[in-house]
Amino acid sequence: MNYWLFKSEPTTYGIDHLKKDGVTAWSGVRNYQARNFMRDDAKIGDLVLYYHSNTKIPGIVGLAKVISEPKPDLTQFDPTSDYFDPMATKANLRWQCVDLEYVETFKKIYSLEEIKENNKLKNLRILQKGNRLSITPVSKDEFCAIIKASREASS
DNA sequence: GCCAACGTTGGC
DNA sequence: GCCAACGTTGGC
Repeated sequence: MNYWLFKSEPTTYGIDHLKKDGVTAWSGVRNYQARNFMRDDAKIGDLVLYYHSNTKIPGIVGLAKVISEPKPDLTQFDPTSDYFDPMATKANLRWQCVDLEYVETFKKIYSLEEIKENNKLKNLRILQKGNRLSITPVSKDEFCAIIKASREASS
């Protein structure tokens, strides 16, 4: 079982959107490294920390779960989509994604500021210089530390 | 809105 | 295959 951190902009598709939809295909990723994590490493049942970026208080706002095998990201074939990729064909896929299911919203955001202050999280990928990947693996220890800290913060 | 860091593109 | 130019990300 693996643990992940998925970034999303709350104005584009925040955790409230996921809560409302229940399940969503994590389409629109157009970075090969991030895609490879979904295509090659994500497994059904993996837990996902849901991170809001590009917002007033960036941080982890909740939890989601991987509930599908990798599958074609359909937006690559849709000429009306922002994520349309003219180079992609059904026979020669460029982009794959997985389905995410909503699990929970934290009572209180676990902010980037707090993440930085947590000594157990100093190796977290998103804290490393210049890391802009929208999907990054998280170790079990880091995952547990974040869950624990977010529980304490909200009690 | 600024800007550092990174990824991608395309000419050569 | 190099690398300059450009676009994007995302914290501040």
